Amino acid sequence: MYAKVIIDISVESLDRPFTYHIPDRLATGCHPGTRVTVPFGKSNRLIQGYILEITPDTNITGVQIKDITDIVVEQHQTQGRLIELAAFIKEQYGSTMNTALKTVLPIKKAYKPKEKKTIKTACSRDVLMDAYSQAVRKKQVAKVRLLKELLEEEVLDHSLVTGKLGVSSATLSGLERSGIIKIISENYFRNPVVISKSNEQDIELNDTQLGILNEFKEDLDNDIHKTYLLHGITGSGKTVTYISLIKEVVKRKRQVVVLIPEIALTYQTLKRFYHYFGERVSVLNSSLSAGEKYDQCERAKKGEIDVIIGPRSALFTPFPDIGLIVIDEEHENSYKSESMPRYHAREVAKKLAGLHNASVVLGSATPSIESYHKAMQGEYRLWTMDKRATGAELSKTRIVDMREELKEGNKSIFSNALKQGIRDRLDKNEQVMLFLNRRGYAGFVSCRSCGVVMRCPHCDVSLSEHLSTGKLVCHYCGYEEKRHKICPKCGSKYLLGFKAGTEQIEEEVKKLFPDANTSRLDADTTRQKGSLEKILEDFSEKKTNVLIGTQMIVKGHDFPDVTLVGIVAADMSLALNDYRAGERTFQLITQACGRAGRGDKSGETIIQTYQPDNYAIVCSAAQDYKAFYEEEILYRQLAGYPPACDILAVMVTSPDKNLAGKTCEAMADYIIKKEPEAAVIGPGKAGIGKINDIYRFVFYIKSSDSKLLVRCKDELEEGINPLSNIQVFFDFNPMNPV
DNA sequence: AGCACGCCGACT
DNA sequence: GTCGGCGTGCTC
Repeated sequence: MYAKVIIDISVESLDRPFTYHIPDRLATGCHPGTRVTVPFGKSNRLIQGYILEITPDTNITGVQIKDITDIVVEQHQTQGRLIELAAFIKEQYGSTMNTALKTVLPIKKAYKPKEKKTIKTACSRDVLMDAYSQAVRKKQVAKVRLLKELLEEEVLDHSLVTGKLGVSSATLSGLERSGIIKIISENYFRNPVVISKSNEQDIELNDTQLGILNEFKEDLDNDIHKTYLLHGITGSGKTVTYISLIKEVVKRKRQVVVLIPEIALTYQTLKRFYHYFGERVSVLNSSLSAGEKYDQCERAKKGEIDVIIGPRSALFTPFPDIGLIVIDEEHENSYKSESMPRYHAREVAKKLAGLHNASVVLGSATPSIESYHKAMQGEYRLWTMDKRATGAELSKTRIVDMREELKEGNKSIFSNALKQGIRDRLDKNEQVMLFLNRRGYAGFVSCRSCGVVMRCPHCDVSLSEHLSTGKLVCHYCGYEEKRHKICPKCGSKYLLGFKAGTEQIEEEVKKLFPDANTSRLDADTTRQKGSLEKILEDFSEKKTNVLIGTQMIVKGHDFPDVTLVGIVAADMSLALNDYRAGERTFQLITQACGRAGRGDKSGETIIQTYQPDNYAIVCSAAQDYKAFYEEEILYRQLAGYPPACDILAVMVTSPDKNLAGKTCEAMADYIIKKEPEAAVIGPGKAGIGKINDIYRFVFYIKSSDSKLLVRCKDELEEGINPLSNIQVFFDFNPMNPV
């Protein structure tokens, strides 16, 4: 028997399996996922690796196949579970085991940066000069490079020396032996922010919340673990409920993973968790260095942490015994990975919970149609919280038909009602939020005279204007060019940057209300670190009174003095060519409504739209999720979209346009022949037909049986071995149309 | 990453 | 010639 062993996932060139022979004495202990020691390289140095796969024979020729030396006994099974999870991701979402392992396992590389190595001069300047001139004379180029650098700077970074200067470790140790330099490795400690736990105090729960807690406790006592969907309107106290559930699990000596969308991972949110769990809670976010992340994993393994909070990757915290996984704002798009493997945290969480025999709690004010559907089918237990915890009233909502406004001669982007509303709030010293539900990209540039749009020469997208640098930038490949003075096509001087929508709104507000203090929150104004916090702080301290923004302003933060929320163009997100357009619109409007009147003053929301009859708008204005769901699920069933059907997107990319197209076609045909049950759509050019000079073609397979789609994926992986300059990607239930 | 191998200039 | 250092390439 032979085993395919993955050696080390930290180095690109070793990122492939190596085949080893399994000696008889180890035959019973070797399984996929088992950690083993193997001899590696010419010197047969012993290193550790994971078994990916066991095969009865091997087609490796020309090289000697070595024996596995030994099996490494795991201190816990945690690693084994994570490897099983990686196998699930590989199978479900289509990736190599290597990439799946990379996403799942804590980065081994982080062992190194824990010891920060530096190179230091260990002799007098004269000796150093001598050594330098000697090296020059002897033409020892590597030494010269290093010593020259050391003459200027006494201490150098180890990674700089080995990386940029290209000095080998042999040279370094030679110099150390002769006493010229010293290699210092010092441990530096990494402390993530820890807020001390304040005095234990009981959470006060209302009746609904208590009911939920009691049911959960009963299930725990009976060792019943299921998936619960907590549908709670904004302000109904979802976080307190989570905390009470988490406490129960922690009491039973099991660990909890709390997933939160990255943008909602604010100090405010964390403080509430620290408050109850003190230093037994830890955070994982993108601002943490690889080393810090690694430290968190070590702490988790050792049992020093009960609760981890983080984005979707927090799922892979190596806890010994997970009892509960909470996914807050479960409808959020950010739970779907946008890079390979394109897994969905919700699905992976359910799998992980299964491996640990743990419960899952999904929470949202606007659950995803998929989850709510499962709840309706009885697959999830549905919990509903439809009252605000403070007893505050929901804000009043009002739909304004912009077509009527236009008929009455109002060409402004604001309806009369919204104008009056803003005037009124400014007079009362209250605050206003204006919301534009459009992705916050900076505007493109086009020629007024001939209409040509500045496009990226390498990608199938238009270039964005960066206000700070005055350059045109491609968001996909990073291509940059100077802003043109004249149109490259017709020579006209009238090149116009289309302003990001929020900018336009701000100008309009300033024009109409010179006394307003506005601030803008979008991708453009928050590019600098800390500027987001500053803008929010100014607003919260009432230094500004009109906040204009995109998605970003509808999440989190409570501003008690905001009594008016204006949704400037509610149907903007409906125009998207995507079956989720309605769902997204509903979610955004509902969340925006939730921002108004969170204090003791009552709030109002004005929804401006050209489609006042659209059910996504009507239902969100009425704050009626159930009605929206009923309507939306009918549409999904009729049109065959998730959750009624599952969709597998197969993308074929190649620098050779023709080849990519042909291969894509061939693959689609292959499926049509092999799986007549599956519905194939396409193939055709992808939504963005070219990125970085690589052409993209796509086709979709639709089926109500998700297993069939996995089978299609397997068949494509096996049946077609693409040429070297072709790559094939799979995306299961894509979130953004590809 | 780490290690061996082969090449090349310097020195006895 | 041989010694020591440097760059390259491979690892089942």
